[in-house]
Amino acid sequence: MSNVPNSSAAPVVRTRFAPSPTGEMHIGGFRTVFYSWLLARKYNGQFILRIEDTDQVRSKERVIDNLIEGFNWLSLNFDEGPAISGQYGPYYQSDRLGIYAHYAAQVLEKGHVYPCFCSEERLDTLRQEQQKRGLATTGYDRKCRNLPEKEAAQRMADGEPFVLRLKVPLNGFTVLQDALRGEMKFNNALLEDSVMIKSDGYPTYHFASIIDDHLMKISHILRGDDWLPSFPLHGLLYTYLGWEMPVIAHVPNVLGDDGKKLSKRHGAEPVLLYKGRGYLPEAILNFLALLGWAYDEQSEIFTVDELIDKFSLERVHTSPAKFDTTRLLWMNGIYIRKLSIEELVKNVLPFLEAPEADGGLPDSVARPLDRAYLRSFIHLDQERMKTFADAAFLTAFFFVDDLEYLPELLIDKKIDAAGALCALHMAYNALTGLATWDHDSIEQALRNVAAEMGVKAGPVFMGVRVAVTGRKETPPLMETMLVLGRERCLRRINIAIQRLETIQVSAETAQ
RNA sequence: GGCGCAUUCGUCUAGUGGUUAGGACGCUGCCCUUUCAAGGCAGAGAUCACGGGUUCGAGCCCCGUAUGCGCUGCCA
Repeated sequence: MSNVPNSSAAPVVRTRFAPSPTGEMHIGGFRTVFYSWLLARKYNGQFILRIEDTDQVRSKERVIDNLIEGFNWLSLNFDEGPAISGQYGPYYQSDRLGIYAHYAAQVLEKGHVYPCFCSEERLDTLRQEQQKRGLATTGYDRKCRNLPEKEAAQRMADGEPFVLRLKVPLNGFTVLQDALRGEMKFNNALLEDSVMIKSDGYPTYHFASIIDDHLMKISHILRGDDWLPSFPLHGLLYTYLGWEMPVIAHVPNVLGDDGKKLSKRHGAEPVLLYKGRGYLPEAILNFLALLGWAYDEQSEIFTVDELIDKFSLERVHTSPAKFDTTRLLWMNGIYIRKLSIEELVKNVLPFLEAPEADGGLPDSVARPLDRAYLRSFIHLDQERMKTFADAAFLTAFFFVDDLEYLPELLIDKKIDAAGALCALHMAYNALTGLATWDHDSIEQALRNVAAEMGVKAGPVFMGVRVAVTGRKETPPLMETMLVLGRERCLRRINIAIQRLETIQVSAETAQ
């Protein structure tokens, strides 16, 4: 970086998402990432993807496809990262080993870090003993901290395995700024000589992330507040390296229903799972944004652009929030209702065409579906859907040939079996004789039936509704019948009449 | 055990020393209405975790306590 003329201008905002490839990205951690993205976009900065694959044992293959797919679904883009390139790469930490080695040598020379030759077995038994004795302070006993320089150098040269530990101050305080909480004071006496470089030569998170954040010119770091305990370690590292610390905000974790941190092990679900469940990305984002952040007293529905405009770190909470699925459902419904018919059809189609076992329409319905037909009625279900996964159940009777339902449903509470049967008969005749099959004609015909029978229209409507759809809850009757067409309606009413008759017969014989 | 963070209706939250503690989800009732939704209206629901201070006055400031969560690895 050369001396740019506008060096006095506000520094570029660069934020990052730095996952370890040990599993899928889940919804809990994602909220924090979203805030990072918002920040970068708000200030026209950059959002960087960096893969922290420094755990050779646990890191899976270099699969970031799934991760990228999740971000794509939500329309969140990276400016730099693996497979995207960028001038601050490489973006896999395992490709940056040389860089870490360089800085490790530097801090080793300065004496901020020391080699430790203790075996994992020794550390294990040490920990066990400390626990057994109920010691106030646990952790590494600093056995190797004061090894004579010569001896340490000799053992390293001899090829004895070692790790590099941070030589933390034994007293005093480390004072740091958290963007959300302000000044934080940590007692150095309580700190540990944490491992910076493992015996396999790989850095730990503490070491690698700080070097990369600096080299990649990250300006704001947002991370879970489970990192708070190691915050002083990082502060120390920055001073040892002689670097300025970026703005760091420890954002509270998202909690599950039980109040425990959402994690891979604990109820956290991959973001993409919500796609499969029929949620809209806009709804997820809007909902997540409000989990730990609020703009004002009453605003709740924000487009992504509005969030970019209005988001600010100052209004991010320090207290954790529970992930309330019910509220998400409500918000998803709001976004579904905003969709155009074309968008609705597009979204709903894959859910309807899915196999029955996966929640799609009955397998008896031929695929692919008739798009034009779907388009003709899907608006009737738009305000009844909380997720697209509801569509199959809601629309089944528009597609299926044979309705399955309990004949008892045909008898409304406000009418008896005989009345219900009579109404269906009369409705059948009236509808057959209709000059035109339109909304008002159908309604008038059915109202006439009720009038002739001397009953209210409700029970008549309900009988026809069940006959024609097999359900008691449906979109408005006339609109539904219009979609189904006269022929199908009459056939279904006819079948309903037969079913009612068999009930009556069996009821009579039972007497 | 040690250390840290947090604490306003069941849930998400507004609130930055003086408010009848506001909104939303959910819940209940009513309206609309051919059912269900959606929408509208109304209601129940918070002694602001508890106890001390500071102050004329505290949800807001300070100190304790309790509870919850997190960290306490050659994982991140």
